Amino acid sequence: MSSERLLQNTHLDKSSYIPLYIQVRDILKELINSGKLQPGDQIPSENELSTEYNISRMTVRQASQELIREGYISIKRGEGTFVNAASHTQMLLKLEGFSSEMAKLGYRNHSRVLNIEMVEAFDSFGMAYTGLGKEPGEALVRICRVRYVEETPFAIETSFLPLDIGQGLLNPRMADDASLYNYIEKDLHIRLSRADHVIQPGLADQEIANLLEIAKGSPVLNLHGTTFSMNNQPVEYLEGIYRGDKYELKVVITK
Amino acid sequence: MSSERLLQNTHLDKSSYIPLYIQVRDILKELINSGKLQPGDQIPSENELSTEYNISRMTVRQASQELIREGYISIKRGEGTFVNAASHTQMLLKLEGFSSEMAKLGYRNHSRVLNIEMVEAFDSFGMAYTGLGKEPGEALVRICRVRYVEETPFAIETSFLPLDIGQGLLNPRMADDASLYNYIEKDLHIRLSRADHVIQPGLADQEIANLLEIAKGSPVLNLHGTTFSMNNQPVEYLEGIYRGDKYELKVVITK
DNA sequence: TATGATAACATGTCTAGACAAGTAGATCAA
DNA sequence: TTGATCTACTTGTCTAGACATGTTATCATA
Repeated sequence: MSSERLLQNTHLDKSSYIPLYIQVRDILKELINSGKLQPGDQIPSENELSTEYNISRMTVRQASQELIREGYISIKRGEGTFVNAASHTQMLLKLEGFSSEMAKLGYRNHSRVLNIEMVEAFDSFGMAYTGLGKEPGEALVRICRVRYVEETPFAIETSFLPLDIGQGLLNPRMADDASLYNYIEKDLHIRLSRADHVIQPGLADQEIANLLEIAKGSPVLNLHGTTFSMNNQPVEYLEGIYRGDKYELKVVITK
Repeated sequence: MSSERLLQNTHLDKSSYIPLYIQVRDILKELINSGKLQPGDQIPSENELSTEYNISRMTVRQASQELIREGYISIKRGEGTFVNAASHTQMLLKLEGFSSEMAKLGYRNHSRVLNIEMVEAFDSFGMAYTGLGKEPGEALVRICRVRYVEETPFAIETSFLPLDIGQGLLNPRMADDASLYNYIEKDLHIRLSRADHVIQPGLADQEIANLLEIAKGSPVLNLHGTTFSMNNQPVEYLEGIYRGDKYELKVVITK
């Protein structure tokens, strides 16, 4: 049982408000991210984990299902559960957000806020009003940012927020390197749950090309869609333009 | 309990080899696809379903989790489970495949096989060899198809198959409108499970532009990646080029 | 008329089992 | 040596509950 060594220094807090299956998921995720579990490695079996942590096997399975959805592991019935090969691919769409994602990969990244303002123009930003379920006449907060990795611009992101969520960012003005998702989750205590995004290929016009430091007419990915909170309230409408040469989109689909 | 009317004529076969949660999932999916459950409608609660079908609530929840993953429903804790708004968006990536997806939307679609042949050229198709886990020297079957919807070309798809899977398509030559996924699942009895795809924006060159009937330099989506069977064997390496003006990619992400 | 408690009902998490079925390795027989 | 069988171990499905917690509507109270 090499799992004993592997799992030492890990433990569950049964009195925590954090569900047990989330704790197990995060322990396994940490073992993978830290390299203690390498791609191809078999992770401890469901029985081993349920015995080790003194929890039900169904709870362990709940953790596994999460990790499958996130692409960390795959299961071979009758054989075991194995760590997937890490992907070099950037996931545009992780709800964890840009900063933590890039940091995990070891890249220094930062942002520049081009513009942050209150807007009240249904005609110009109809998609955002619709996406957030707001009526014409209501005010939104609009944030334009350029994302950099190691001094190279990667993306232009425009976020539209309902006034009650975004007004705290107007004064004082949101810092260049602040994380929007961190602000929403940590400061406002709104837990994010679901993002409903659409992606299309497109071409860079002159303004976009300048900001992203690419040639006019270069391929880009256009993304737009709404992010929802845990209780299904729309929290953000995002429009993103991503450099086609730097970004790719990885999707794992399970039937 | 309007659910009684809704669920009449539905039943589970407890002696079937098809798991109960799959049967429940498919009943609900059918109710949604047939329009008996409209977007925004509340579906019967977990307790109602478990009572109605005389199964455990956990089994009902397993069905719900599937439908959430597939984007059909969303759950509001304490409130209920609701049908999502249908998306007009084409999902590039559904494992069900192109034909059934388009048929569901009511479009007539067909394909044209440009080319189907055995290849043995690691140098030209290195990505495919790697994706399928094959060694140089092994033969693959390569299928080039153009996809049409209502006479408009939408996509060019090149599938690479291991010889044992693809050889049945060489002679007789695969029919223009045959479904590859149907062939693999129904004829070869290989159940597909997971697809690992990468998408990037690109530009159409002259050859692509001609086939897709668009201007050279128009934006396209390039996709490549491997599809795996239920027991994690690579089954297909797919390279697709999709018209940017017709296709968009919809992704629902759940944290 | 407001407000606050409460009840009914929804989903979220978790248990401690059960049996089924797929896989791999050991063992035994031809 | 080869092949079949057995066994131990894995994941898949399912049960019949339990208590926690979020939502809504109702109803009693100030």
